Amino acid sequence: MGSPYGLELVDNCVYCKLRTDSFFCGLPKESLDAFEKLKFTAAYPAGAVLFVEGQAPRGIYMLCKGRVKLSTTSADGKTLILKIVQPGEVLGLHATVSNTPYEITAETGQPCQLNFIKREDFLRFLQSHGDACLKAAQHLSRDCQSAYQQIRSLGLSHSAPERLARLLLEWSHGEGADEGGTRIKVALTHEEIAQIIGTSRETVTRTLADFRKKQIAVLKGSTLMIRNKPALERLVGA
Amino acid sequence: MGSPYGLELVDNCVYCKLRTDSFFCGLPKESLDAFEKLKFTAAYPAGAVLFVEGQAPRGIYMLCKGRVKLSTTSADGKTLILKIVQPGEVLGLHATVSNTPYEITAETGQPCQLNFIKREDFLRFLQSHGDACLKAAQHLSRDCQSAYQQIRSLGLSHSAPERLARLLLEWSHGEGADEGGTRIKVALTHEEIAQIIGTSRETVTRTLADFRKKQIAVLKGSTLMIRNKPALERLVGA
DNA sequence: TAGAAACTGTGACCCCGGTCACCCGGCGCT
DNA sequence: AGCGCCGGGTGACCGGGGTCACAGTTTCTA
Repeated sequence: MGSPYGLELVDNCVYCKLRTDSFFCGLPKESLDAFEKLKFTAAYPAGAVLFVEGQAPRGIYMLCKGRVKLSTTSADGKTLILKIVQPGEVLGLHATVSNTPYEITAETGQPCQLNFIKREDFLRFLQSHGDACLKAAQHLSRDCQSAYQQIRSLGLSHSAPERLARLLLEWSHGEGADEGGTRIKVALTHEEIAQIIGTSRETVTRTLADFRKKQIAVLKGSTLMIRNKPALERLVGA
Repeated sequence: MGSPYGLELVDNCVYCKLRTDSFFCGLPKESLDAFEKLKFTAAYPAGAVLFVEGQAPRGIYMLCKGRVKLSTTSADGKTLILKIVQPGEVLGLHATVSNTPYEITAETGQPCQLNFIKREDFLRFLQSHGDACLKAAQHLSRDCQSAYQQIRSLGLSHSAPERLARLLLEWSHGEGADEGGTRIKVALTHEEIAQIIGTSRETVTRTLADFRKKQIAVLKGSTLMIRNKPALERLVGA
């Protein structure tokens, strides 16, 4: 196989180190072996589209390496980003489980490795492995939660600075701070940030400039530096 | 038991007519009998609060009769309604499955009958009944879908008339039309409609007045009359 | 390494809709 | 009857932020 798109492939789920903290975490070896037999591993370049909203579900994708962008687009071309998916998560689960069209679009943001499992295979797998089915339910409930989060953010925090502040805080979650603040890597353009919080690119630029002026946070290149977390928390009204 | 709060109680799930088209639809009798043993049936008056966001999950509620309002509230008192739940649906599933706090608040909108199942009992039930677990996953995936719907509506349709139009269309789904339009019962105040589409009460009033003037739709009392569906569809840009 | 393409930064304009203020009509109370 | 309360209807105001336009900068690509 080599290293397509500059990726080192992981080729066995049983020994994958993600196993400890992700979807199949804690599954008995037996279930994992069954899973292993069904999967198709593939590598994708940056910018590849895995599925598009409206398509009939083909199956699930499990992300091993890279980042995937989940988004939805309106008839007039506006795009909203729902989530940036991290390795260990599963894509297309709801559509596959309920056999309804994918309602979101998944696009790789960088070279990625994914395992694909066909719909029928996956459903059969869930039916015969109760423990995996429970995991799937848990995964779905986490998806629901993050969706509800976003609904709160879009529906209740009407001002753009507030929503941006909320996003920055979310990113800073679980990151260590040194003197001078929290340093975070974000590989997103202003445009994409705008699409996450439902505003325009210009507003993101302006608001970030404002945050910089007020010494709250500085985004330079792909490094975000949070200098005054309490100020952010005050902005979101918590 | 009699008829508390003016309700005729349904007391056996096996013979409940909801069975054909809701959560436990198609479950084998055996699973249903097991379910039957775990449930606690209770009746609630209008305005009762079943659970509040932030509480640790106690278990799931399955709605037999009545309507339940799911909402979330921000620190500064603004409320957003996520969903009006119909009989046959299950409440509190994600919190219970993933053992995280309820992230929404559930309040009865009218006298209701619900079956409650304790968290541990329910989880054990799912573990031993793979078919029910799959149903639960399907239910969760439907919740996700409706959440994504709402995200689209809040994040992509920036104008209030557009969001209102989308809501009316959603309500008219699957309702029969006679000459003169589709007639729908809605037991919501303008205030509540505003909280669903994330706008202010005044804007709802004004927009409805506008729809009336343009012969698009008329809301009088609790009866909504949709006169010009294509116009609504044009408004949402479909 | 030039040129293109994508991204960032900023000013000007202006419209949507949030907010406040007030009135009206219906309904339950005492 | 009189009163309070809730829901609906409407005018006036004004500020946030969407949109357009363009300049400057960084990053791909040939």
